This record gives sequence, C-alpha cells and structure tokens, in this order.
Amino acid sequence: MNRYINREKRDLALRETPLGLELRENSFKPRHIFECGQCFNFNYEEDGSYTAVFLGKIINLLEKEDHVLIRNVDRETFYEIFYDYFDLGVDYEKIKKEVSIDTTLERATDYGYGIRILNQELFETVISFIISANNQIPRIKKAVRIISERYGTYIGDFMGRSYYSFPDAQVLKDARPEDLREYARVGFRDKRIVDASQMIYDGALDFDWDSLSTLEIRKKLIELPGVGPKVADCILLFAFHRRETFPVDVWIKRVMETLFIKKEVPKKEVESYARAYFKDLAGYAQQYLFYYGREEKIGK
DNA sequence: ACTCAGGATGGTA
DNA sequence: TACCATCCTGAG
Repeated sequence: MNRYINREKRDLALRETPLGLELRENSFKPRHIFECGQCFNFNYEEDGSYTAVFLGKIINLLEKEDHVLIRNVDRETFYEIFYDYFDLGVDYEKIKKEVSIDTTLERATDYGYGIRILNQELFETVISFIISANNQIPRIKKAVRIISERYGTYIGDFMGRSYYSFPDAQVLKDARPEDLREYARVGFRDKRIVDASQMIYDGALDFDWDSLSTLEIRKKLIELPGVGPKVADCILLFAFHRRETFPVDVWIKRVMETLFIKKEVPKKEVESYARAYFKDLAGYAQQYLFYYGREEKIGK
C-alpha cells in the first residue's frame, strides 16, 4: 500500500488508442522520473521505454513527440493504481515555479522538467534503501530484481522478461542472509535486510502514521537495522509523501556545497541549510538538484 | 593487482 | 558529541 492517497482525482489528458494510452502532461518525462535515483524497480527497454512494477501491475512508458505512450494498463487501472504512484494529484508546474527561488533552481527545474516524485510501496522502499547504503544504482537495481525473482510472486511477462512482485516482510524475514549475499549480491547488508524484515513483520511500522510528525516517523525508521539518517529520509520522501524531507547523499552534498554553501561542511549542515532555504518544498528541490547535479557532474 | 564509489555501525576520544 | 575505520561488490 502506498500511504498517500489523493481524495479527488482530476481529469488527465489521457486518450485511449489501439497502441495504448496517450498522456499529455508537460511535467511527466519517463527518463526524468526513473533516472533521478528515487526507485530501482524498473527496466530500461531497447526501444527507449521504461517498464516498472507497482502493486502487482506492469506498466510501460514510452516518450513520444508530444505525449507519453502508456502500455500494458487500461484507463481504469491507470487511474486506480498509477495516479497516486506518479503523484498526478500534485501540480508540478506550480511546484517548479515555487521552488525556482533563484537562478540555480530555475536551471535545475528546467533541466529536469519532467520529474515527478513517486509514491512507492513502503516495505519495498525500506528494503531497497537499506540495500542502497554505500552502494551504487546498477547494483541496487540488480539486488532488488533478484530478490523479487527469488522471493516475490510471478506477475507476468512483458517484452521478453518475467516480472515478479517485491516480497513482503512475512516472506523476507525467513530468507537466509547467506542466500541474499550469494544470489542478490547485497554484501554486508544481508543480515540488515532479514532483521529489518523481521522487525517490520513484528509490527515495527504499525502505527497511525498520519498522526505522527515527520521527525517522529524518522526516529522510528532509524530504529530499523540498516536505516540511518539518509535512508530514513529517502523512505520519508518516497513512501510517506513527506516532501519537506531533504535526503543528503554524497551527490547532493557536493551540489549544495558547490552551488550554495561554497565550502565543505558536515552532512547535517547541508540538510539544515536546505531545509531553511527551501522550506516545505525541500524534497522537490532535492530531486531537481540531484538530477541536474548528477547528470552534469557538478562538484566532481 | 589495484583503486574507487557509496551510508550505517560500533568503537574510541 | 564528534570523529573514523570497517563493512562488500563490481567496474575501470
């Protein structure tokens, strides 16, 4: 389940054609959405499209001239399942204007104009970002894929590949750490994955989240093995829709130091600087700056 | 063979 | 509280 459900859904510029659904939305570019480091459960296809899995559904997105072609889901399913996943209840044209408080942010929002912050499944997000600790994106993706293949349930085939759901805590708590290490290549994170799964299965995340502040949830997340400040912030931003959160990894640290702070400072200071500067929109700013900074290798 | 990228953890000061 | 070595893998 994703935690953020919009009450009302607006009508999208969505047209049904024999090839699939055509979505016309300026702030919606598959490349920007999937290459900004927020998710790992997707596949880049030979035709330039992206295939992703969410809540047991396979969706494929291909960018065209003036629209995005959406394949493998019907109109109803798209509204039902993917409207919230793709955060379509949020007006990103407005977000980009509001977050463009200086020329740097103007450039960054211009550069990654099609970014949307996904609202992802909680357990999958927790485990994925435990794996992300001290790790690189291709290897994180590989680990997530293998864990899904070995412990998840078969969903279906698409473009010559079989897709599996990400397992739930009940299954992953019984995985053998040495298997996770051997097959999914998760290294020293093996035990953390199993232990966190056990704790979550035992109810570590069973709280009324809506009544808790971001800081209170953060504290609880950090109690999980393998979850420190940065991983907790990613979970808050990507699974709890806490958009004021500003995860600080090495990339965003470099970008902030290079473009804003003008000197090297501890990660904590980067975060407080960003929070004070971007306020409630810090999470959006983080995504635009991360994508821009990483693609352009700023600070490297 | 060697170097490097990438956060959490547990130890020490 | 702050700092720092260590953990593992695979690409270059």
